[in-house]
Amino acid sequence: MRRQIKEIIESNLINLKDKLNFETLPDYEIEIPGKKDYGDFSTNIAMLLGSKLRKNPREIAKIIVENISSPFFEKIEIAGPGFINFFLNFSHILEYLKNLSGSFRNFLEPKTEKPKKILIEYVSANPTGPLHIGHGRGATIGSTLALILKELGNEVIEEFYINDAGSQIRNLGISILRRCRELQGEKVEFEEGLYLGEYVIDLAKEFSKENGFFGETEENIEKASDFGKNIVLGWIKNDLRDFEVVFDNYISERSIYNSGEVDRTIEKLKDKGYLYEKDSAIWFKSTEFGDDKDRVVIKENGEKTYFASDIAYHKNKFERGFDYYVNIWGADHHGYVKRVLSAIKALGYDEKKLSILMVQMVSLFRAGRQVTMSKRAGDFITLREVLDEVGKSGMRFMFLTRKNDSPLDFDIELVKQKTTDNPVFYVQYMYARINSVLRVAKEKGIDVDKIEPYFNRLDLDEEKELIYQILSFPDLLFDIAERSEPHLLSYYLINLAQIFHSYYNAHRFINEDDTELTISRINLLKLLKITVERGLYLLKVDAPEQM
RNA sequence: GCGCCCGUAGCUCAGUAGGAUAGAGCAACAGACUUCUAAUCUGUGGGUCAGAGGUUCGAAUCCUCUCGGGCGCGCCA
Repeated sequence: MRRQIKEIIESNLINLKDKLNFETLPDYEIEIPGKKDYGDFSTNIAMLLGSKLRKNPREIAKIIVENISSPFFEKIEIAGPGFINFFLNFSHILEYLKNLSGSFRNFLEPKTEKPKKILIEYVSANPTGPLHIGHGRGATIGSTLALILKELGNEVIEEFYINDAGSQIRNLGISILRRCRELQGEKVEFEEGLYLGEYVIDLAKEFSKENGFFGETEENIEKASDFGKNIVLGWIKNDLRDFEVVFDNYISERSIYNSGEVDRTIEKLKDKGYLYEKDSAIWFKSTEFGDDKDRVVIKENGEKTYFASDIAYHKNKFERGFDYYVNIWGADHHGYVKRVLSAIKALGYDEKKLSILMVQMVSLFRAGRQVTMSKRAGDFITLREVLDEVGKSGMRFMFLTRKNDSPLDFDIELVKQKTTDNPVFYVQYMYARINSVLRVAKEKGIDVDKIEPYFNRLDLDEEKELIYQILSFPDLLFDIAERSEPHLLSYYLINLAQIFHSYYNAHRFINEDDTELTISRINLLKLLKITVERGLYLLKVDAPEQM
């Protein structure tokens, strides 16, 4: 809808370029005003042009308005300091809707004019333990964003980076060996850095079935590490799959080492003069690119740091030639952003092509009381446990009712609740109700699937609002893609549900003494149903026909 | 100490690429089921947008400072 209005304005504005004497249009907005008196849509273009051209905005608005003619608008007004307010011609909108209804699904699946190749990397959890609830949030945001970008016609690759090369994996191996010895009756200690979670005992039981000696030799540690990693990775993939998150690629840090890419990357940085030696370690001059301090890439003992392989990984990404890269990281990694961007710049790539989304912490609650978690002590609630208890839909929806950079309190009892407190039910209930009305209509002999697209009898405020919201759906998808804010979709659906439930309570869809009205409303419901379906599909949340 | 994020109604939060009188839900109170699902709806009350300056036609939104909270500041990953 907004795009249509923009098109109308701009196609009419071309003629005015010389008259108003401007080169390029400012970044103006089309918005839905909060107040009915200000029309159905409104734009600030005249005020922006005004300050740019140092002319009275109202004069400019006047010239613009005089030059716009379109059957979409009943009237166009100039208000306040220079707002242009558009009042839609509702009968023309109904006509528009009628023409649209045959291809309505296509309308809800708009395609971008310039498809891009996008790489989106998310979750990327260490394969040293099961996923926890915070990973679920990242997984939801990433998968929803990826799906929306894909549906807009972009070529999207979803990727999971496996940190399987460093000391954490080694510590997992050691932890398994210790637990094995413990299972044999030996008394063992666990120093800092080892994994204490109960799942390690399960891993140890499995491991000891196939192996007999648990001395911490390099060979055994590697064996146990590999064994543990593979099983844990299996858990992770399994959890993600049940969460409807499927990656195109799993890229292992170790494979980047083995291919020699880490060494080649370090060589390249060295050739460019961005490395130096200090305290017998090799440092990268990230301060030259805006970082607070320089960072080590090769340790005193000759091992490469995690950062070194991460640079190589990002080089690898850029070499694959995407137009745009998205990383979704937990907020505890924010200190890492600058150094990665520094490295990308140092390698000669355009760091603006990479955007890093920070996802804030999730605190788990049960009926208002916080559930304490400590990863070190192995005392944490896994994604699997919560998923089994509350289900995929509730979790995914809840994760998207906050913007990604605000912390989220996740209350298990709330997500299980079947009331308005729980937004997913509110939205799903709308869907169930729509289906219920359509069912009853069929029972009463209305051939819902085949009725002609007739909307003429719609004129209530609720109906107008629903129509404008439905017609705004494509705008919403572009907004989400542009701003990387998938939570806007949940808010859209909640808002839609509000309008719908209110409408539902105040009016009847099926009016046996007024066929035309009934058909008009059933037609609207059909479009609404498809819209809600589409929204829930993009969120990967179930759309139940009955509740 | 430095860096990032946050501070909006009693509570949980939207709104932040500057826009017109700041919005929802919950909680509180008062109402609506012989009618398409009351898992819903209607109404009432509730605000110094943490505070102070600044930028301008206009600031919750941008800038500076102060206060409060979270997270990070390894040759861990």
